[in-house]
Amino acid sequence: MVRVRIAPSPTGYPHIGTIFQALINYAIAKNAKPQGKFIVRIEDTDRTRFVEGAEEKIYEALDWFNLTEDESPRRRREGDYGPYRQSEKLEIYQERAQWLVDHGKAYYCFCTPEELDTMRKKQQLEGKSPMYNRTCRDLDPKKAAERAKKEPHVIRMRIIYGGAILKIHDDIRGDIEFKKDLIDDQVILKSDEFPTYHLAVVVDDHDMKITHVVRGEEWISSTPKHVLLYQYFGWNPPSFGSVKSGFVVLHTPLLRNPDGSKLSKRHGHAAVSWYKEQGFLPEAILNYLASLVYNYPKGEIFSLGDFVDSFDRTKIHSVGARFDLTKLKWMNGEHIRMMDNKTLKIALADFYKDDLEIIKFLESEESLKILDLAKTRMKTLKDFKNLVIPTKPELSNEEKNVAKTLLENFSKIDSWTKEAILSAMRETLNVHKAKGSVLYKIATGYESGLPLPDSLEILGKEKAIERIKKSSE
RNA sequence: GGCGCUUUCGUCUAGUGGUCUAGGACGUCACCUUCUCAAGGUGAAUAUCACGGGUUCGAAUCCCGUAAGCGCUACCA
Repeated sequence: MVRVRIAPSPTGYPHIGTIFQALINYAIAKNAKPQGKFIVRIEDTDRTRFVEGAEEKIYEALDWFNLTEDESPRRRREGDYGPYRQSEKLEIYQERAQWLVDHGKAYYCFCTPEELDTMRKKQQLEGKSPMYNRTCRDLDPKKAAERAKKEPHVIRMRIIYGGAILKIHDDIRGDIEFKKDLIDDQVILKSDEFPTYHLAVVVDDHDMKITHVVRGEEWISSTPKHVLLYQYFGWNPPSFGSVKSGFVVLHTPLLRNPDGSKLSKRHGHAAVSWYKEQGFLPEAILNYLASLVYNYPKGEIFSLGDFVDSFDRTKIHSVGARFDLTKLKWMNGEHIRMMDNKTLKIALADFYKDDLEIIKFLESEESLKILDLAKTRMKTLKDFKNLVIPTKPELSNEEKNVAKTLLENFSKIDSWTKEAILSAMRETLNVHKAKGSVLYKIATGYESGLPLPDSLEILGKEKAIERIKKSSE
């Protein structure tokens, strides 16, 4: 059975890149026959960057996008492969690291951060690749073990030569070759006895029976270390079911800023919460993210279900796409138009839950009819407010005269229908040789908006006249 | 600097040797519709397929170089 995972770190707010990874992994799991498992593992091994509450925020984000996981710290079941929080299985990592030391695949290192720092600076000055200079690699094992009992130390993996080239197979990039003598003796257990990513990812993927390693492109360079660790432990690496190829991974492209750099905080669009605040729909965001990584054959607009059904992991793009908010907005508008009014109403009520004016409006009977008019004019939920809540305009004397005429014509109407309202509007415009936008300014405070005949009919004659009187004072 | 990945309209892409004088989507512009603004419809402009060499009767597509962008180069993930 297919088992895939995302492994976010609780180091801050949920990142849109995490959702991007979740979407791809989710699609791989759910597209498989039989359906696979989508797992969330919490990588909280960096205590200096740990943020209280960040883990819950990750779940909230996944739920908002409807990318609900099958296994995770919060939904453990009997027979699962936990713990799913790395801080809860420290002893296991320590044992495994010790095993590597005992079998000569890893060693204690007593070099201090300062020593390492000066070493690296020197290497850079000499134009060499900064790599650990292996001072502690050949210490006497027994003596080193004694020292380790009382001195602060780390454990490093020993890169063992033999075959100069290490080859991995990336499912979308093909074979990638690395020269072994350029692989660093990586720290696998830190001095605080927490594992680094490299040890933890290999141990966990193995323990959790992960079948497909799918992760961001930034991990390509460290994949050889992971291959070696699998070999050292004598484990079969995840291989997409094809045993003969050895370690097979799939590195997805990175999301980019509009200038081409890795999507970052600086552009402000990295946080999931930002999209929510701006009134984007989760299904539209997923649609957009999916379109960056996969070419949906039947058009631009599709649902999560459509995507999952048609998804083909071998057709994942290899190019890191720039985030285009304009296109996302267009898609969001398309998704708003596809929603039925009741669903849209629920989404709006949630988005404006702290805005009493809008909530009151949504509770009114006429709001459903208004939604039909508003739908084609919204790109985001945020656009809704200005469409339905008028503001007081600053009218010129000329415009005040138009308002006066409009009022007179409106008050003459006996049967308040949109046809009657429209002809009163036309007459007013005729008298003053004015453009339609003036009437919108008078009635709503904005030069454009929902069709006046329709919205004023729904409003009712009394309220409509009252509103126009107010704005032309 | 070293290693790796990537490279088709402004952006996202289709394209796996002839059907490509390169198709679609967003954006832009024009027109239609029209009480405003949208939505919708129709149409237009925008790519010497990063560059330079090969291979071939024929290359966006295969090969080799170069360049640029990005990633990694931590006791962060």
